[in-house]
Amino acid sequence: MPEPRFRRRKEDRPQEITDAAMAAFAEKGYAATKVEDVAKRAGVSKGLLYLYFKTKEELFKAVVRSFVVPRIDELSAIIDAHEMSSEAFLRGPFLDFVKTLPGSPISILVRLMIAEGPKHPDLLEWYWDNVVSRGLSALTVLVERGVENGEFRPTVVNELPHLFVMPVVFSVIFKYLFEKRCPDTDKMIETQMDLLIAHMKGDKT
Amino acid sequence: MPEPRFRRRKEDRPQEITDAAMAAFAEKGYAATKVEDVAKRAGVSKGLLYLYFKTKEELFKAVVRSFVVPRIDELSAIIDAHEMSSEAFLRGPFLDFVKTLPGSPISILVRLMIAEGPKHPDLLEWYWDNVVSRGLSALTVLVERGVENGEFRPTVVNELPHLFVMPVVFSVIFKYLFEKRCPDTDKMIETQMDLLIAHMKGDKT
DNA sequence: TTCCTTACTGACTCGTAGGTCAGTAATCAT
DNA sequence: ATGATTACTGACCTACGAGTCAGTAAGGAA
Repeated sequence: MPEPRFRRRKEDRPQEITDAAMAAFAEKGYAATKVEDVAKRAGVSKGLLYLYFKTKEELFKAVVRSFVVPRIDELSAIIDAHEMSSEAFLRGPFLDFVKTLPGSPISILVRLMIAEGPKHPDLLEWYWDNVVSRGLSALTVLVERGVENGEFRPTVVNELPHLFVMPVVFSVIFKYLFEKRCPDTDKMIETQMDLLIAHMKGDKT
Repeated sequence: MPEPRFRRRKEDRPQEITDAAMAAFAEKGYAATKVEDVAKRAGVSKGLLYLYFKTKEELFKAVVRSFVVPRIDELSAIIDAHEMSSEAFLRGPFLDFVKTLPGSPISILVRLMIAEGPKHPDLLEWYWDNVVSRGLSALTVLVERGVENGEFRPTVVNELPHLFVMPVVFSVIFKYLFEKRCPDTDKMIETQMDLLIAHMKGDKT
């Protein structure tokens, strides 16, 4: 009795395909990646891929969602669990989380979003609502709580939580383009945090 | 005697074509732009375009170079001309120059470099040598001169001039992706400059 | 064992876009 | 004028990759 030529595994296929697609997109970018190659990587025929994902674009969107959601959940959990002062939280768990990003698959996603985002407005919309907006709000709350505590002064940073994320985005891009000449991203992220906290506390640094 | 169907204008064609290509790339991105459309925009046949640029990739590289070089020259001129303290220069001409970037065609180029850069390593090399490296060096010199003057303390910023450019790159990306929800980029750039100078001077802010 | 459902295959179509080239006409030299 | 040069045209070629579908075989039910 011969090995069957394939197994039917309806449950696992989508995940396997999005994983393969992620790897392919990471290497070549969206446009240069052939659907057939994704299928090959996933150990599946092109036809099957099209059974689970109507178009290449749908596949791309699914990839983004499937990689972002877990990280969001992770961050939410950290935020919900903490009972610290704002400064301690920013310098501790938040900094730790953020420092992992430039080396993680998330950085690939950021690149893909920059390269392909504007061609998929509904995806951008989703990304804004579920990632960016929520992240910025969380930061704002954190800073405001710090002000109420008397830890921080009210400053322009209250309206510009972007300043906390800036170095992450910058690092991702820089590392991607100039891998070899990239400065120590951890140091950059930490320094920026020092600057911001010193500013909010009105300290000399 | 009828109008001639075309004029021979060998000198002007390359510039006209790169301008057209820039506009097209800005709208659709590199991959989605058809060479024929670029030719149409430039008022020229596809065949002629291929006479001046061997491949689509060569065209892309030419576009990048033709748009970056003038801005480099501009910045060099500003730097050479000044006779100010480091702080005055950073807060004055440098800040002014940098604030123009997020709204200029340069921002399109940054996006293109991120999206397409790694597929053209020699272009990236050129970009590093002629833009990034030179810019960072200029900033380092400026900061070091400030330290020698006694304007600034020596700090970690000496080795991380990147912190000055961070908000520009971030603004460009953010504005591109989330146009509508983008915060005031000028304010972000100015705030970052305030943070850095306060830090280097050891002031309270 | 037999039959039915459906997860899966792979050869096919077809539009598209990068690149070519034989020919045409603008310009210049004589 | 006349011919030589070459900037320029546009129809053509070809590769390639997204998406389709008729058929195949795995796995469960009876």
